[in-house]
Amino acid sequence: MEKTASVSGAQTIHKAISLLKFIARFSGEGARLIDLVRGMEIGQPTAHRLLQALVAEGLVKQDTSHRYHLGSLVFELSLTSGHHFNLADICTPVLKKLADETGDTSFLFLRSGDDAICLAREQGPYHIQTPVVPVGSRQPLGVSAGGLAILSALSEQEAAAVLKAITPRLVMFGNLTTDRVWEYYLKSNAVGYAAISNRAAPGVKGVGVPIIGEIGTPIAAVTLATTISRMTEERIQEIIPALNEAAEQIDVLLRQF
Amino acid sequence: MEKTASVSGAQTIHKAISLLKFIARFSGEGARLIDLVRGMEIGQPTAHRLLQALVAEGLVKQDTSHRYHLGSLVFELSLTSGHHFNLADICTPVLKKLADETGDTSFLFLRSGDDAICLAREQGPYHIQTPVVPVGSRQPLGVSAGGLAILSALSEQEAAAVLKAITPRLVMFGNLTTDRVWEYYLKSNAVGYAAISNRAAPGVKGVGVPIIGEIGTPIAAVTLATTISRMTEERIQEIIPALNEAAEQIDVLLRQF
DNA sequence: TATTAATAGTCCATAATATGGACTTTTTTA
DNA sequence: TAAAAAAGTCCATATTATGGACTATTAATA
Repeated sequence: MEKTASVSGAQTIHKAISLLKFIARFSGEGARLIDLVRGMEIGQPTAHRLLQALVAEGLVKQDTSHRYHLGSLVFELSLTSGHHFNLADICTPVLKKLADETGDTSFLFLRSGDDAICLAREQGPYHIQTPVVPVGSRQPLGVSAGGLAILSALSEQEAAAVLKAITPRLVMFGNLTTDRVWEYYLKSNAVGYAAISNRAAPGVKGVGVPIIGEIGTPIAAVTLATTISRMTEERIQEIIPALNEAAEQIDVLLRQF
Repeated sequence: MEKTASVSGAQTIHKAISLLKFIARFSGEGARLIDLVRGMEIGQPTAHRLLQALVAEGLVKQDTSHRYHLGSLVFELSLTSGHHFNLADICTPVLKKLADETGDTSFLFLRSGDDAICLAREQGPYHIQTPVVPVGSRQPLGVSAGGLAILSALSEQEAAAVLKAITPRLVMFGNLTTDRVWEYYLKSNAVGYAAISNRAAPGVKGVGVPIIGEIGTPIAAVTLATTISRMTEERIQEIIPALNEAAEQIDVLLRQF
């Protein structure tokens, strides 16, 4: 995970950005100084000084209980880049291929904190299509197959923090409960993919796999949806390789961009 | 603009992040090494070395013509932070107040590269409401009052680059032309706010002002919309102070988060 | 396409900066 | 309230970044 890259003559930058990436893994609770010092190869005074510098620049924010979070500058920088939009364009061929090969409707979900956003969608040639999630819509992680795939790629600690945060909104999705989502989380991790019946559209079932970014945290998910009767256990086993291949391709596209 | 902050003992980080912020201002074309060296107080070998370090980390990307752009790590980090979502929540009271005070429908737009996304919307007490842009929808910069406000806050060079990029999509918005949008751009800069009739909803007119972030580039816009007959020149002059106040409040909220 | 100008990339002795041991202060836990 | 843990600070020293001067590459011009 830790790249030994580090261009000669800029070790400080390597350390500072490693801190940034490590903080990103504590989404929600935030990271304490000691968490960072223990998790990385860095001295405590050095970490403290670099963090203060990052805070002064706005890349990192420190809350009242001394915990470190990503700062608003990260958000602001990402807005000028337009990556969000381009990602949908770039991934469309992959989604189209996936839909064509399986016959069903394919989706790309993007993580946004405790939520998953449907970024793109493509319909396949099968005579029943289930475009159940509109492009641009947002649901808590764990609700749809895409959100569940992303949630399942988080550590138990992180997933628990997400679940806690989204609990008040879960009731709006077919009376989902925290316990139920936790069951799905465990099952997804056991079988290696996320499968779930759509709460808003009865009779529809989705299957998804996460896309893991450079930091090591899940950043997106690819899913396929069709009717429950069509999405049998047997068929899931057939389409999982196609899903994994699509996820791999999108991962490559992401790194290039 | 250039903060002299710089925590003692981390000047390198200050320089590296200043580079990052400066690169963000060249969205589209990308920045050449010499652009950065001339625009900042930094030596050329130093800039080169720091940039290579940032590229190695993924925060910056260098294209085939040696130009520097923000890298995919910026995008990836922003996904784990969930700032996008929280922003809408945080700004709702400001939008509600604006709608209540003016009677009309208020909107918050967020920049996303060459596009503006409607992030939040609030209706006022007046008996005619014009909720013409749905939350979550996206249009090229320059099409709606929000997009035009953001576009108008860009330099002529940047705005021209954006216009070039969105040209193919403009026809979908009431046969808008590049020339027409450029006229609007110039007029908005002359009068200090963006006013435009909605192309998709005839009879509706919007007025907006941009929100400038820490980097110095526009990151969002607040707008008000109502019927053309109600949105007279005289009335625009009355509501501009309210819009500016709302923009200022949102700016403060953004910096806190 | 040859020539020139401009930009990008590299090297290394020196100057400047980051480092970490040891410390104090603050916060959390028992 | 006491004890433990974490956060924050200081400074002499070792490590790292710096910028002048260079070469290599790319773009502009004739």
